[in-house]
Amino acid sequence: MSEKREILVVEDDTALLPMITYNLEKNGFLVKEATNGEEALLLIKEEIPSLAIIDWMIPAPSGLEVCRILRKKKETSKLPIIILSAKGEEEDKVRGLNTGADDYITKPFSPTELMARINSLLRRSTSSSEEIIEFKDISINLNEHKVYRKNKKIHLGPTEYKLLKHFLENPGRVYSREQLLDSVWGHGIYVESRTVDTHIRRLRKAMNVPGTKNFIRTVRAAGYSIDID
Amino acid sequence: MSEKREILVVEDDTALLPMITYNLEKNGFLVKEATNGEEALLLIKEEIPSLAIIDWMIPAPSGLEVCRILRKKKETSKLPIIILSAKGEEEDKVRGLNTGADDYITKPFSPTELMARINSLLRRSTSSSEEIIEFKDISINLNEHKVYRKNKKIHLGPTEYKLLKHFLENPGRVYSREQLLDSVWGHGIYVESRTVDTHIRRLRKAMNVPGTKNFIRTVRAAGYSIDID
DNA sequence: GTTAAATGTCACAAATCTGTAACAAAACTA
DNA sequence: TAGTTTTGTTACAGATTTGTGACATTTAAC
Repeated sequence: MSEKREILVVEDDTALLPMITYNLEKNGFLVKEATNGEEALLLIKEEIPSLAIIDWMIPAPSGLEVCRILRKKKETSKLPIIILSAKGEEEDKVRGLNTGADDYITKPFSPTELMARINSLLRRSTSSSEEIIEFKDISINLNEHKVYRKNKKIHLGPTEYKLLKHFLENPGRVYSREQLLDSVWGHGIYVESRTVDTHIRRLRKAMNVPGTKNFIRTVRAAGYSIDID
Repeated sequence: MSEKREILVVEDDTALLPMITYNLEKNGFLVKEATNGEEALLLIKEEIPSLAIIDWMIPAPSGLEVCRILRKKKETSKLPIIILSAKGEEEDKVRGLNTGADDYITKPFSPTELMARINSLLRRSTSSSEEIIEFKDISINLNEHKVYRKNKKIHLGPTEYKLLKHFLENPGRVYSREQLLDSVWGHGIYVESRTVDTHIRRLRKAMNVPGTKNFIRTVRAAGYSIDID
């Protein structure tokens, strides 16, 4: 599949963590690791993953607390979470308490089981009208507002994001600055047409991953377009 | 575009090919089959399909090479292409998309998945209305502001572009320098009428692809026109 | 309230285009 | 053919358009 899937694993057991990571990466996931709750929250603030696997017993804010915090924030309120717990620990409590976790797994568990749970959750969370635009080595996940080039994540400001999206909806088509102002900035909003240049510049810069070349063509006296050659 | 839904399948696996064909036909497509790259190119030259499904590992020119060749030709530069690959490595995928493939499917795949990808691509490719002016070996894509002669891309400055476009809108018609100044440069803009000569010269030069001859006729004491003979 | 991120403008540099003039070549005229 | 007119060709300086980095202001995040 062409879909970008990123998973955060929060686990303080230094023997278990690499194992989980290994299995996830083998299955094509991009993995971020944290060993305590604080670290986890930082990473999530930075970038919201597609799914989080959190151990119940971690230092600092516990898995449960992390869970609660995540649920409170709008951005992460729907983030699929899997809680890991040791057998005999407070299994029922985890399940019974309404922590907001979407699933929980009892240690020890098999890689197969883990993958099954993950896939199940992801299917559920992304099945609702997943929209991805791809063009050459660029891809945009419209649901998550994430942009990738050559499988590397790109951070774009809102305007650059809209610009790129607009270009990709008609690859190759040339848009004048006025047209772009109209469709990206919005009808009736007046800004200098040269502002477009600056944002084009920013978009180019942001998308400039090593090993790629400028993908926006400028058509003198006409405007800009995606380079489709 | 018409509702002619024709798909070319290039696959050397004699077990897989009939399966794909069967599924496509069941969905109302007209299927053409090829088992190697050469055959595929011949079929495409004969008749450009609405979409091509090409296996990565085929004899003669590989899937990617075929892809590249198709992208270079103007007639097929926008033909939607799906690459099939047995290796599921990320690297291959990137390479596939870089080469110009529009989508990429890893074997094994389900008929459902295949159909989903096909429909998605067809929807995309038929939605953008193309404005193209063609005359002999010259063609202008108005949306993309691109000019070709003998399938070679030509770079023109703004004035030359407008000049050419103006000529092609009435092939054969003779325009005086004054008329050209009026319609290409614009009403009320005063420049020496001999400026037209210079731009005609530049246009001729730019369009002078090897194996072609001067396509602008000068009509002494009257003006210029496209040569329609 | 402090920090950070995003936005719109501007000024200057770099790239490209344009109009002209001057001369060469070709076409026409007598 | 010589002379005249028209067009081809080239070079170049000035004009336009675009690239780029910096800055102040606004907006959002925490």
